[in-house]
Amino acid sequence: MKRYVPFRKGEIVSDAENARASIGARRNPETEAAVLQAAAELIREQGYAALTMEAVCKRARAGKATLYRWWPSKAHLLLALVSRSKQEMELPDTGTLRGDLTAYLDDLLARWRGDDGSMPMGPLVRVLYVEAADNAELGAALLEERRDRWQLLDQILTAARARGEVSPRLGAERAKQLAMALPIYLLMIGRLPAPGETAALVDDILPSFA
Amino acid sequence: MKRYVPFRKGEIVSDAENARASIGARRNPETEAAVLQAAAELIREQGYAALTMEAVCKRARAGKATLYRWWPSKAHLLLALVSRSKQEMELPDTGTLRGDLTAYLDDLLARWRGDDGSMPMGPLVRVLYVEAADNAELGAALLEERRDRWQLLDQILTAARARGEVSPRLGAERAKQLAMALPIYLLMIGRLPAPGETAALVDDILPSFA
Amino acid sequence: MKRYVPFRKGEIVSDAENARASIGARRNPETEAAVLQAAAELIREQGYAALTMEAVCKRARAGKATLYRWWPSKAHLLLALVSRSKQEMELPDTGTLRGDLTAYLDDLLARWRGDDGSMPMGPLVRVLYVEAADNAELGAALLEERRDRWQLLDQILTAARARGEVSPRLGAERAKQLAMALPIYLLMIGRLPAPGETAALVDDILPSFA
Amino acid sequence: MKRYVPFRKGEIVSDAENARASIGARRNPETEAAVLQAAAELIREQGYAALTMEAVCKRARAGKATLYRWWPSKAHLLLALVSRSKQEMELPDTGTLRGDLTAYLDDLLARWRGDDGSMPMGPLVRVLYVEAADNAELGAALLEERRDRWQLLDQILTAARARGEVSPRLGAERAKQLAMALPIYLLMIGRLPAPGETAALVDDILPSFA
DNA sequence: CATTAATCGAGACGGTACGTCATGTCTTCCG
DNA sequence: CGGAAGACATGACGTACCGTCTCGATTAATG
Repeated sequence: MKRYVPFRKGEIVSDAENARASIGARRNPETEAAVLQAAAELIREQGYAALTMEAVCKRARAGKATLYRWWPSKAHLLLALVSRSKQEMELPDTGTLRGDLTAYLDDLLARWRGDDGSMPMGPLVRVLYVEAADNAELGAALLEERRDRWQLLDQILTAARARGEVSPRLGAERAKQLAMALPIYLLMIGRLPAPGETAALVDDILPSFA
Repeated sequence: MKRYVPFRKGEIVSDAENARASIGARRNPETEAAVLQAAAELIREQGYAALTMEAVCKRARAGKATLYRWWPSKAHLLLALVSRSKQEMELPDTGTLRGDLTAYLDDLLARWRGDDGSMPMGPLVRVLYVEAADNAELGAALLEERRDRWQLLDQILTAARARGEVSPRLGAERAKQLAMALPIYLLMIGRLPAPGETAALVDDILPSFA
Repeated sequence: MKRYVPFRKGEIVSDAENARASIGARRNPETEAAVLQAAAELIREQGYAALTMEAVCKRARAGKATLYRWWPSKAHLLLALVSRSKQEMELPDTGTLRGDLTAYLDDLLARWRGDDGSMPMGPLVRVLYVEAADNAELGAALLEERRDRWQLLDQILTAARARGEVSPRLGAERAKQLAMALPIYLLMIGRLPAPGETAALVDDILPSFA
Repeated sequence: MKRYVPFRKGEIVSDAENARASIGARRNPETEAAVLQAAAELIREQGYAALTMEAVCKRARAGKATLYRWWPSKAHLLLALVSRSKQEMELPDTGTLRGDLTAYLDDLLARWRGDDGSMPMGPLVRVLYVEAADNAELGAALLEERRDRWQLLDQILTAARARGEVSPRLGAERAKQLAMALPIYLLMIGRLPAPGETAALVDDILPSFA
């Protein structure tokens, strides 16, 4: 029986020895991990532009169908990456807005920079903000994903307001925006503060709450 | 067989009646205008996703080579669009930081929103920020483009500093960042203030300079 | 900005009702047939100059990637066309070189002229000869393709040599060249003999074997 | 006054020091020479596929308008190249067809091979034969160009016929074809005989005249 | 001598084909 | 059935050439 092959021979046809197989009629967690791993590595090593669904498939040794089954668009894949990195952070309670905000931003910036050796989330977040602008579905998902973190920020600000550290003039929304605007802006222009500079950053933000 | 093109003689299709021709060995400003016009219309009518180089060529009745000669990438085309919208703005001099900043941001936000009926620059600016992150050349061009506007902001802040309205604690760079962070952040999350809300915005920003 | 493609969700145009889909991870013979069909029609209807890869794609409703996967250049496509026309021809055995050569060339010339209503192969062969001169890969493919037919000619000449109809002075290669030179030359100058003239042609070639 | 330059800077804008200028209202022979020289070099160095009008312009430091003014198509350029090489050859008169044909083909093959250090005409001739098939104008010009040489061949064959060396069965046209077919064929398949092998070649051709 | 006219290099112009690449859908075969 | 593999149609990308055009300069012939 004739086996058709593309004109350019000599390429890899199948090194199927060590491919992951199905584990039956349910999702294979190994595959999920491999895909997210591959996506993370691609972004880190070659930038966001290199994050193509095809490259992810190849690197993760996954099929395209598998990818699209679980992450119907690149946006969902990005979101999954960010979600994966979300680990618990307990509510800081230093007694001052300055201390709480410093703790909060210190943690956030560390994740953006990838301080603990894990993948830096900064580039992803930057991309998500822009993608979300054109993509309502992604926007909603992004909002949902941020809910916990934002709740934390809300609690910090509410406590500070109770202590009189936040001007009554400021609405809850605007207060949150004031807290996030400068970090996000610095992320956007690629000028994230170094690990030790968070306190100085907070000192520059704090007056706007007064 | 790459370059084998049989001789075609006299079968020129060229419905050249109404095409723009060259004006010699130098740039034809009409072509430039037509291209930018086409790009602006495409974005406005069908969104940024419709801004393909090919669509621009077609709409502007321009050749691909022409496009790529003057704008080597889509990002540069965007940048040109933004640049074009930047017409002169004179230095505001209201005597207070509040007044100057309000005038400055009022103008900027109006362009981002497209208040005068022209194309809203906001979405373009948002995309440019993300592109610049991965593209050093574009980053340089973007920086260059912003120079004029930033110089204005610098002058506003310097004057304010002379009047004692800017804390000596703040460096020039950080002061600029504090002025721009919230507007940019609001642009990023799609919450640009309405035309009348600029003053309130400035009031929320101002305390951080004190 | 090369690879920045905004997410497009649900705006697939894809009038996929009547498009050929993949039949799995292997070549779809329908696609191959459609492409060769389209190429043949283009050449016949509009001439060789109209045979652009793009036109073939369009007409065959095939993707560019598909085309280039299987036929890495226009020349290879031509070659496939010629190959396809080469159906089996049994070894003529009339007992004389004259008869065998007449049968052989009659068949060959009929295909070059397209006598059976199919596409004339002559113009394609002519182009292939020239392309092969500049393109080693194509040259090899062309040689490979001709092997069957040449084997036939070899057998004819060997048999004739055994009967003493071919001078021992002539090498095998030169004998083949003498048989093919005049037909090819006539093809090149566009003076292919009419269907009934093959015998006369052979009569003019034959003496050189004596 | 603003000077527009393409976005990619740093390229050669004008090294106009040593450019050829017009010599008034008539053709500049230096330009013609430079163009033909450039074309010849391109074919020799990079093959026929590299013979683009643009490459010729660049290499010859000539303007496109100049090129198209004097050689309205690539075919005309090719033809001019061949014509340029046409030098006088006197009618050989060795008293035998064998001697005359050997002299004739020896000269022809030497030019095809470029034995005297000049540009090999073989590749050009090969291309011209194929181009002429699709291009009547070029075909006519090619015929005209070859007239002298063919006249020579005609004379050789007529003299041989008078001596009884050409079978009356052969028409004048067919006789010429028999003389040229094998050399042309060998040219087409890139198997031109070496300088000393012309006599052997003629010996293989001669019997067909008997 | 001044004007005219044709020539020159240069290269921008509108087009079109090229060959590459990513998308998201599909089908097969294996476990 | 899930998963790897990869072919499929689509279409944008950026490059290269085509043949036409306009420029500004140069220079011979003309007035």
